[in-house]
Amino acid sequence: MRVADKAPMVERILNTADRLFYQRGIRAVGVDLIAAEAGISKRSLYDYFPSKEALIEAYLERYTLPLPQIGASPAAQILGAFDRLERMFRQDGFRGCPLVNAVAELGAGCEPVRSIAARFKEERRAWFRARLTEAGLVDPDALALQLLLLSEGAIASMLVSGDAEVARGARDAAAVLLRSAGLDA
Amino acid sequence: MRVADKAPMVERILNTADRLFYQRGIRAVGVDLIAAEAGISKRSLYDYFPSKEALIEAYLERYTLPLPQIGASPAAQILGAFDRLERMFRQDGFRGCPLVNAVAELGAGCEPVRSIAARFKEERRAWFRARLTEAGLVDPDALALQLLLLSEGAIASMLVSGDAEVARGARDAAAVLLRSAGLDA
DNA sequence: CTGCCTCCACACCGGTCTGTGTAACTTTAG
DNA sequence: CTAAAGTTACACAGACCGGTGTGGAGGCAG
Repeated sequence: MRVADKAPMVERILNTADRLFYQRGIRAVGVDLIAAEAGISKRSLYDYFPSKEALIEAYLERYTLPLPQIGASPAAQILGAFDRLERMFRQDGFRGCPLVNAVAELGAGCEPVRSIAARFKEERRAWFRARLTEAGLVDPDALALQLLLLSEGAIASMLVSGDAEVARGARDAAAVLLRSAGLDA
Repeated sequence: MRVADKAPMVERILNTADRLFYQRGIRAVGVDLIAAEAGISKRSLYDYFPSKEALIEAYLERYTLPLPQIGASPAAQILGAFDRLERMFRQDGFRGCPLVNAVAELGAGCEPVRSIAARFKEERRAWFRARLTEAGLVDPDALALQLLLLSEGAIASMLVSGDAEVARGARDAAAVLLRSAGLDA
């Protein structure tokens, strides 16, 4: 197999790992199972990833992709992000944020994972900040953090309670904070 | 050993399990290690807890204790809860909420754990609601949820970023929401 | 001292884990 | 066709898992 053919196989392995890791937890899923579900032998899987840890990190890295941009007012984009959250909540198999879950599960002593998750959350916060700057806010830092806290809180609450309505609560709170900062949707 | 002497030993086991489970993750800690660190044999540990799962549930159950009441205005009590959060964040070894972490780690198919965590969060939300009712709010439900989301978000963000300042951000957001509902500290 | 009861150290069970070694099979290239 | 390369199934190593069984050490009552 040529190198050019490796990428799709890597993708297939990562799709399988994603599904299993996210649904059952990272430590609960063995390499044998991932290989079997991906339709390759364990021996071949270790040709693509040198260790389970490398596979875990690749699985988490995939989530650090930028959010889509919708052509609307900044405040509407922000509230739209909470609507998107609610749609995610209502999808079957939602089980919280994979990155937060990984940090929670792997615990102390797994610094690479924490670092990937921190980078991801910083990106999300920067997205809020960029929207607020677009809207003309001169000091968007504090508000961007607060919006991030609302979405993180909604994700954690949804994971525990299973009630997708929490997204609506987060959206309403975000609207109050935005209005209090002088922004209207 | 008489039955009356059992309680302290159970407490010691739970203290040990708490430290290890919370710091390293539940699946990462074996029963052997808990017994050794608690200073008893594994055989004796199984006299106090019939299985590891029972130990896990007892470990989580301990967190469902009521919050302390401080004699201050309701709004001040609520903001004080966020100050308390910040003090928790600054303690060594803070690793997020044990109940959320357990749900994140054990994943689907571990309903008892999810149920304990949901009960805990509902208690927290009820605490906020009670303070808001004290303050004269006629419909405290939505705001109580939003305050809970802020604290949950702060906990998750602290776990990932390690920056205790997020508690301040949550507190500030809570103050804005309270003021917007007509309450002042 | 004797009998009893509790607890411990230790070994063990079957199972699972990550990771590797190997030999047979299939595919591809020349 | 032949040779090389890639992939497979399979077994294995070494470690750990949850849980149990056992023999013996220690305290205590009579």
